[in-house]
Amino acid sequence: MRATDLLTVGETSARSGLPASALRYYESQGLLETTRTTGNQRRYPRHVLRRLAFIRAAQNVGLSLDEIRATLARLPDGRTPTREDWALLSESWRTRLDEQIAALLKLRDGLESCIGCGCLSLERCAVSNPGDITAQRGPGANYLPRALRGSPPRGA
Amino acid sequence: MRATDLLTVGETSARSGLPASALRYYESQGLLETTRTTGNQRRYPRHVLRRLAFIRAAQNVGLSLDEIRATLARLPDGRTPTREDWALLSESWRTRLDEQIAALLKLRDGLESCIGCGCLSLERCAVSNPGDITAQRGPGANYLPRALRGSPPRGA
DNA sequence: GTCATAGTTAAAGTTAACTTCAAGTCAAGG
DNA sequence: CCTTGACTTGAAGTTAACTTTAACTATGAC
Repeated sequence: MRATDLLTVGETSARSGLPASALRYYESQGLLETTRTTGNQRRYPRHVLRRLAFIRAAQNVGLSLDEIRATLARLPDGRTPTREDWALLSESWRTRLDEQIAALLKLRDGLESCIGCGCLSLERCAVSNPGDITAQRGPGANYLPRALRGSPPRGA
Repeated sequence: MRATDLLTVGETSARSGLPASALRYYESQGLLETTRTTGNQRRYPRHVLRRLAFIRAAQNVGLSLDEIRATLARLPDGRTPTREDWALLSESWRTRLDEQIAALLKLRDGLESCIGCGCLSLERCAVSNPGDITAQRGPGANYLPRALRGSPPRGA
């Protein structure tokens, strides 16, 4: 491999830990750009690894690929986040994580107060019906990850 | 409606807040049992509401319907959980919630330490690669809800 | 030049938890 | 008896984030 500073799919996959199919998928979703060899094979610039790290971090915080694409697209030049971009973005992520944690704590505390009482009630029990989480539902944006929402993930 | 102590689908839906289609789906998945009228319409015993509350609570804690079915099936007679059952189950749920909370806290703290440093690295960054969450993956049981796992939800 | 290894594509499959649809049946008030 | 609203079924559709498959092509070491 002539060290041209460009990575093949296989190399990128190995270094990022992501399967090649995921890399191709990300590209198809507009999250990644690549150059091609004359033979139509992908070649990734080295900074794609940083971009992939960013994507993974965002996923861990609970963002969907759609949201991640939108976030990346808002950066000038479609560049991979710099230190300053990162500082800004991570601030909003912290908020998001705080909300998720708060929701789980509420759920756990509701559970504590239910233990032994067997109160499970559709209207009143904090565990079967955590009002403040459920209230997040609706047509608008929903920033809680699926697993933390008031209702289960629904197909449609 | 002759108050026969049995509820129609519509009534059960209204009282539980769940769409009738969800009730039928739960039944098809073995989570619910119903009796039928001579005309083949479903009639739910009143305690189905409690069972539905239980299902919803379990979902909020992060259990899949499969796990919930298994849990309910382990109760003698396939009965809806009593106060004692509930106390036992909620204890294991608490553990689960504690784990989820711990995972999120770890992620948030990793984020804190990253702010401003722009360190996003595939190998070292706690946010892009939270080792202890990722370590939970693998062939065995995985008790973290999807949104909190080291890798994104995968189709296959 | 040969050949194994690595890469390419489009299309279909996967999973959970439901929803939607089409086409037809039941219940009950008037 | 009739009509309307509620109910029935099975099959297909939905979403996200990928994976798998099939059939084919490029790369590069020897």
